[in-house]
Amino acid sequence: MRYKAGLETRDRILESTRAQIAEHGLEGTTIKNICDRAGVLPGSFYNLFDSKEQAILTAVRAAIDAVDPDPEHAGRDTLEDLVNAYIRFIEEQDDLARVYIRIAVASRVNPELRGRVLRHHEVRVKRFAAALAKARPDLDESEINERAETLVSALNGIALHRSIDPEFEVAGYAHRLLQLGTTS
Amino acid sequence: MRYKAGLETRDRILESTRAQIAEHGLEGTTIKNICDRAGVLPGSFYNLFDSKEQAILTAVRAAIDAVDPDPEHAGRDTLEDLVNAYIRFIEEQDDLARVYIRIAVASRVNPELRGRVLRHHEVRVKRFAAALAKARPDLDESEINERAETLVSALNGIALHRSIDPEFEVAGYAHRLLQLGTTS
DNA sequence: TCCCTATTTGAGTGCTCACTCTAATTTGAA
DNA sequence: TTCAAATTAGAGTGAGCACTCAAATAGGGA
Repeated sequence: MRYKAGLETRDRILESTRAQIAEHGLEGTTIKNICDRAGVLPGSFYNLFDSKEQAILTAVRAAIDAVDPDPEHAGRDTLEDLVNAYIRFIEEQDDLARVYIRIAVASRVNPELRGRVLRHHEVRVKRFAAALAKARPDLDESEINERAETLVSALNGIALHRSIDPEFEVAGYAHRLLQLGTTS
Repeated sequence: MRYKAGLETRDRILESTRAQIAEHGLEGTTIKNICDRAGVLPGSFYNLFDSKEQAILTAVRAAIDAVDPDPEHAGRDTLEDLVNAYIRFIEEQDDLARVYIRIAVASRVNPELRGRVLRHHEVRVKRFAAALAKARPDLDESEINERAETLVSALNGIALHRSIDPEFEVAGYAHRLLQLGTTS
């Protein structure tokens, strides 16, 4: 993969992989579907990827990374910033958001994936907890953590429903969940 | 299917189908896996079911029905009753709860399934809204509906996370979400 | 007990799966 | 312009898929 053509083909394959996972899940994604959508033959696919698994894991990593577009900002954003960033992810990166949900659901039976998902969740809850602690310094640590954990999981429920119903008004419902942090 | 043996085999196949969907998703479930776990050969499977799809849809229906164990009670239970019933479902009917989440995720690309899921969701939100309206007669209808919608989706987020992490303390987090209805 | 039918057996069918291989083509540095 | 390496083409491999079927077995009403 040193020529422009190879890089472009790689991009098309990854875009296609994302779409297939979003539509058919990790278990229902096939090389043939990936290749057909990418306009590529199996030989090209295996010239660029070692296996189907490798392509899927690459797409998986991209989806998890996309949830938090700016990890450097940790500690500097408000709870509302974090919620708004997630709303934007869900609404504007449709396929990646669906991949994100598919990963969560499928992770249970794949130890490596499961570890990655649980680690990601933990980091995310910490990030939310830090923002909440700034807004509500009166609350004790365990209260902060429980609220953050509830909020993160609940937001994922919003994302799950939106992945079924594109009319679902993500922003409104997500902002309602903010109460969970801000009210006493 | 008129003899006892046939009924027992059918039950074993459905239990196995549930387990396979919970573990591998609708797309990753195979006849071989179903049959192996049920201790049955393909011929027996096809003596009792027309197709893999039929067995899966039967398990799907059971999972959706199990979420609301007592639909006759509509209008007579409090919001807390409803939340507690869902907590019980998630904690005590592990496989069915995972099937329930798998259905939601997979429904997007299957029109029949999608219709069923969206209808189910609508009924469920109505049920929660009715309970909330009783507890908070001061709120107007659209406020009630939005709170119910948020609560139902958020609870599904709790179920989703619990399907990955069996240690997740469903009851505590679910009760926190009750605030969404009860606080002003 | 008989005998029709439900049930089970297990090999077999055609198809699709992930993946491989060789040969043809394209690329771009020298 | 040359040429080694990158890329693509596309047929092929063995395994596993959903599903079938004819024959063997087991069940229970008469």
